[in-house]
Amino acid sequence: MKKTTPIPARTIERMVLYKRLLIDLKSKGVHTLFSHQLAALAHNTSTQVRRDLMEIGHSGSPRKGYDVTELISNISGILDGSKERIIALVGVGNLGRAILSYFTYSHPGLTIAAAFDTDENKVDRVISGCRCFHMSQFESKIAEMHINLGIITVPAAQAQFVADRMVAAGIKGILNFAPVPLKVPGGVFVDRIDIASSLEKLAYFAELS
Amino acid sequence: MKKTTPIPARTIERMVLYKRLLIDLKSKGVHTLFSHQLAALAHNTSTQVRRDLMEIGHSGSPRKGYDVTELISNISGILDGSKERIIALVGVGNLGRAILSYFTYSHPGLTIAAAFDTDENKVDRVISGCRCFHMSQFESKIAEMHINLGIITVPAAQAQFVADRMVAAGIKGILNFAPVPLKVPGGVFVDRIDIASSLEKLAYFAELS
DNA sequence: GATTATATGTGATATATTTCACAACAGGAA
DNA sequence: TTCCTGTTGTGAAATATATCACATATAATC
Repeated sequence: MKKTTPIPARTIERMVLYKRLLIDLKSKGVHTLFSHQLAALAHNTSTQVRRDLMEIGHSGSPRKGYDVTELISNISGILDGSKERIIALVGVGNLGRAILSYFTYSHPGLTIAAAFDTDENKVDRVISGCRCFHMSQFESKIAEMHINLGIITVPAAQAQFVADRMVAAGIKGILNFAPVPLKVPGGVFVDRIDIASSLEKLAYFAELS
Repeated sequence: MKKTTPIPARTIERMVLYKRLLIDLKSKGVHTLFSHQLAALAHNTSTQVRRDLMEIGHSGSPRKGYDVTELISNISGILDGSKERIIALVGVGNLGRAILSYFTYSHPGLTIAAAFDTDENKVDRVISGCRCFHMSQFESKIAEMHINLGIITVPAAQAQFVADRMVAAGIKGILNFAPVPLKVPGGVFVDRIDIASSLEKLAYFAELS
């Protein structure tokens, strides 16, 4: 029996957080916890937590709460799908390098397998722990390494071009740091992280006080 | 009298995007446009655009559409509040430096005035175009420079401590790159950018195909 | 074993956000 | 001027998301 309704994006985001918090708790020797405890850590309500767990069909015990190990395993079962997730990063500028070095030193399950750029000074070297190739090798490396996710850290003007090549190469998910919306065909999921935009939003809402 | 209901966060996010797109259009000599044209660029619907503009009380003409200059000015009036927005960044690691260099070369209205770290090798130098101070000078520099927004790019373990100091120093908005939810008193706005989390979400939704 | 106190799981409800559908309108054409 | 076309502005409906409220369950205690 599978899930009939797809799990909402908001729920998935919280699930990722729960998983991280739970792994941390487990490492501290916590074996069991209540919805209101997880809620306090995740900074939301116990009802929200229970609703979310209901979404993935996880059950706890009214008096003992939830088993941490079992819950981690259930959440992971949802988040870590069937396929291996192998990532390519395009654009080895400041931000690209920062992300590379963030992910090279241990990040279980998420591996940036290759980086790409057009700058000859960066190509064919190991930068921030990741092998960097020229864009001319993009398609062949994607296929060879079974890469299915992409990170775009190129300037805005080139982002769509890179996205198009990613899509053509069969990549199914793109994380876009360039401050432009990308046009992709259905079946490809795009998420955007826009630092300048976040700061503007911040400025707006901070203004209130 | 202006807005009775606060403008929703989602609308503000789109507004930031509209503004950027419009400024770009203006520089290309476009003087007027229809809601469906802006929608195409922003990757949403004409109704959504009109609703958003209604939110800020902007009016267009049924047959001529919206005046680009006037619209930019109206959106800016909403987004750029009354106070100057001056930003401090704490944590001059890879990500911190990437953000600093991203913002030093031209970003109108958003200035990172100072960076802070505890590493003696970074302190009292100009890094990626921004002056870096020791954390011991944090409170005095915040006051002196009238800083009201903060960016946290320290490891998770130190994020709450930094946030507490920011709040105590009077900062009203925090952009948090550390993968932990921050606890702050009401009146302080926090936004989180969690790259690992975004990748996990990406992996989940890309899995579908 | 019965009682009790405290959590869970969830239908119902409330709120937030988006989309629909269409009346009102403005400019160009005849 | 009057008609026609294509767009705006927005009430109403639909959808998505979060919260409430409570019946149900279970471990600990007596």
